[in-house]
Amino acid sequence: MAEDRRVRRTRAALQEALLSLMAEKGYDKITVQDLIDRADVGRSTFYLHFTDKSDLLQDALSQLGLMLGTQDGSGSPTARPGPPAASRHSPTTRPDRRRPVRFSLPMLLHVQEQQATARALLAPSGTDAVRSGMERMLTGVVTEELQALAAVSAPPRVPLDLVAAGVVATFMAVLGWWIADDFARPAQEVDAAFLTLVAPGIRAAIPPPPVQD
Amino acid sequence: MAEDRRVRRTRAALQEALLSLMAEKGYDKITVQDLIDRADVGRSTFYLHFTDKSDLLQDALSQLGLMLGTQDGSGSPTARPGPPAASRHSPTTRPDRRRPVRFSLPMLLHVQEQQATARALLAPSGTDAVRSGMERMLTGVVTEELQALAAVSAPPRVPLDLVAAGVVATFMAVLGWWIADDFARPAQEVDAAFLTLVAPGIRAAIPPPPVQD
DNA sequence: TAGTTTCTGAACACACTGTCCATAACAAGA
DNA sequence: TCTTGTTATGGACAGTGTGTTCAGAAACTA
Repeated sequence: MAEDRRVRRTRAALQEALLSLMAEKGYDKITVQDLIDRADVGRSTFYLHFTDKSDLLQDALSQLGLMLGTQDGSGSPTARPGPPAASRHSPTTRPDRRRPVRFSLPMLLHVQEQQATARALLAPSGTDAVRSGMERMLTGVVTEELQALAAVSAPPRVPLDLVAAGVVATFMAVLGWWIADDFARPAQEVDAAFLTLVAPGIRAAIPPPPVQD
Repeated sequence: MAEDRRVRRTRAALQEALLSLMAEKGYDKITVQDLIDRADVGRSTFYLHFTDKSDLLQDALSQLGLMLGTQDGSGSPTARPGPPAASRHSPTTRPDRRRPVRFSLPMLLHVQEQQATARALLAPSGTDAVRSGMERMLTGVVTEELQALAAVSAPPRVPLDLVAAGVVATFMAVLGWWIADDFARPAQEVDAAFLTLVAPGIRAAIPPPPVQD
C-alpha cells in the first residue's frame, strides 16, 4: 500500500525546496530550475510529478492542512498534520451572542504551531494562491457560524455573506499583523483583540430577536 | 509646455491597451507583446517610455488618481480626474463617536464614478499591486482619523495600527463585494453596511474617556 | 534474480523579456 | 520651406524560463 519510496522522497524534497525558497525569495520569483536545484532532482522528474510550479504549491498546501474544503480533496487522503479543530466542529454548540464566532482562537493556535511555515506562506512575499485559498476556507467556516447565529436572531441588517467577508478580511488582517509582529503576543490576546474589533459589528448586523421568551 | 503629441498619443494608447486587456485576461497574463499589439506601437517604443509592464501600470494608476499618497507623486502633476475628497480633508473636523471614520462614503462614490476602471483594476483578475497600493493609501487616511479619535478617548484597548488594518481590510472586502454585485446597491446603503460592521468595533477598541466634563 | 517503476541528463521547440541600431516620421523654429 | 533635434519603427539579438521527449541508468518489489 505504501507508495514507492523514491516517489515519496522526490515529492518531499520538492515540497521542502518550495517552502524554503518561499521563505527566501517569495513564491513569484522561484523558478522550476531553482526548485530542482534545491531538491536535487532531474528536470524531467519534476514534470513527472507536477504539471507546474503552482501544482506543487497546491500539493504542499493540502499536505499542510492549510487548505481544507478548498476544491476537491485530492492530495492528502490521510491528512497528516491534522487541520485545526475549528473546521471539524459540528453545529451542535448553541450560538452565543457574547462570542459570535469561535473559529479564531483554534485557527490562531494552529498557525502559531507552524510558525515557520506560516511565515513563509502568509508573509507579504507569499502568493495570492495561499491567501485566497485560506480565505475561501475561512469563509466557509465563518458562514456556517453566522448562519447558526442568524437562525436564532432577527433578520440581518446586512447581507450575511457580506458580514462573512468582512469578518474573514479582518481576521486575515489580524493574522498578518501578528505574523509581522513575530508572534510577539500570546494567541489569546490576539484573539481578544480580533473579537473586540469584530464581535460588536456582528451583533449590530445580526440583531437579537425582538420579543422572545 | 505641452509634451510632444506623439508622446502623448503613444502613452495614452498603451494605457488604454493595459486597461482593456486587464478587463479581458487579468494583469498577470498580459505580456508586453499583447500591449504593443493592442496599442499598435513598436516594441522599442514601449521600452522607450516604460521600463516594464509594472511601470506602465504605475503610470496608469497615477493618471487615474487611484494611487494617492503612494510613493512619490511622479506622474500626474495636475491630477486630472481628481482624487476622492476624503484624502484632502484637514483634521479640523471634530471626531464623532457615532461615525468614527468618514472616508468610506466619498471613497465609494469615487469608485462608483469609475465603475469600468474600478472593475478592471479591483476585480479578482486584477493584480496585487493595485490592491496593495489602495490599501496603503487607505491605511494612511484611516490611521489619521483613528488618531484624531484616540486623542479624545481613553487609551485604546487594541493597538491603533491593528484597528486601522482591520478597518481597511473590511472596507476592501465590502468594496469587492459591491463590485462583484455589479454596483447593484446605492453607495449610501453600502456605506451604512460598512459602518454597521465596523463602527461598534472601533468604539469598543477606542473607548470614551472615563470622566470628563 | 527478474521485471517493473522511477529517475536522469541532455537536447529541443517555444514564449517572453529587454537591448540595440539604422532608418523613417514628426515637431517646431528660422 | 528648410533645418535641426526628437521620437517612432521594425527587426534582429542574447538571455532566461518553460514544458516535452527519449534512451539509458538506477532503484524498488516480489
